[in-house]
Amino acid sequence: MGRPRQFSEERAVDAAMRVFWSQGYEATSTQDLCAATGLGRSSIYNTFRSKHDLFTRSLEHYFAITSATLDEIVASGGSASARLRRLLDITVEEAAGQGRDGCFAVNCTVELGPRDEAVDAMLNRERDRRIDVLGDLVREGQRDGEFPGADPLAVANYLMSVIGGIRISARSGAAGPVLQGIADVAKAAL
Amino acid sequence: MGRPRQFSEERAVDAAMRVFWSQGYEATSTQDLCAATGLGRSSIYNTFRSKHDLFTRSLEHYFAITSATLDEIVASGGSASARLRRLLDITVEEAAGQGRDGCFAVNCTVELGPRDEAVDAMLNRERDRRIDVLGDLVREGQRDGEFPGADPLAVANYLMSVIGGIRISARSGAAGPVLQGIADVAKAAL
DNA sequence: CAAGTTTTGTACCGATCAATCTAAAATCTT
DNA sequence: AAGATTTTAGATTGATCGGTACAAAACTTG
Repeated sequence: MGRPRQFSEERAVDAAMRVFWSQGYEATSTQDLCAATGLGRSSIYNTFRSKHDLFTRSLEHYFAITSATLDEIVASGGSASARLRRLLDITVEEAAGQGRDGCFAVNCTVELGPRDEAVDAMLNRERDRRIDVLGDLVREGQRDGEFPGADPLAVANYLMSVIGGIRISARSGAAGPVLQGIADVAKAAL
Repeated sequence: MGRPRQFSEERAVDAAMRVFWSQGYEATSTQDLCAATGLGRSSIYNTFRSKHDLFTRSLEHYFAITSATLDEIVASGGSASARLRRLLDITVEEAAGQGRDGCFAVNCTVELGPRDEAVDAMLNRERDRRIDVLGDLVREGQRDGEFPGADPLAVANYLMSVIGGIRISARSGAAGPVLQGIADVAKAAL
């Protein structure tokens, strides 16, 4: 009896991520995970240690996907402030396209951050990483005369907050134009 | 056997609200609610129809408390933009004081908004009410020459987003000074 | 094609979930 | 103080939770 892995582990993690993302951790049962991945209980528990382990892998997977987007924007052309504005526009675009799922990281922060050490550590690490990247971009702009007198870290935290706020608005059902309006006002502070 | 209500219904709702606020809906068991309210199962189910009913009452209670704060700020003195800046400062102050609990409404939006119609309707109603109040304040400022050329609704949505973002940052563990920095940058857009 | 290895479906585990029931205890009314 | 009424505590319900055990099924390797 037996055969080498018949399913893609990454595909399973991706499917699990979408369920956790949309429903949250507690509200997602192992049954839901079986249905979403198309796998049986045994296969899941044979591949992943626990529901929690599958969850942290899902979150890692999410970070891997979304980090790429941020890095691309930061590495793209134009002035620093132009790139930050573009970051906001792309955030709006993505949020509008994902309907009411919002942001997986934000959802995790709200649901699990305060009571799950492992998840909290992952979220903090990723947030710090992004704050670093954004802060560096602000400093780069300041060398070109942009953001005069601003505290780079404060601007970075502001951007993370606005992005989080936009994604909450999306999860609360706001339509694309509303989100774009928020982003446009937010740009005035840059 | 029997006696008229020995406990304050409002006190029970208030205690329940704090547990739901801190732990979320799914992660809060009826045991937790008994412990927090100091009541027995029977008393809770005799007074409230269900866990869900107690939850919606908790959310109503939260709205009643927090609406007062917003109304006070809007009704206070100074220019419209000064009042909006004060709104941000008070948001920071409260968020910093409440540790990692964040905002109950934001937590509910993330956890239950997309999959609980009753909660979603309550959240939407309250948000629309606040958008109205903030939009009116912006229009009032525009009559005095403030916020030239701005869309009052967009500014109101921006403020709600920033406030939400600040509260998420608070739930993710950000300290008071960080939150204040966010608010200060956000003011530049007003 | 057959031996060997892994995956799979399914039944099952104790624990816990929200919610109910019942009867005793506590208060109010008279 | 006695009777009526309501609240209380505690046991219990069926359902579902995450996780495991086991044996049949499926695939790889020789």
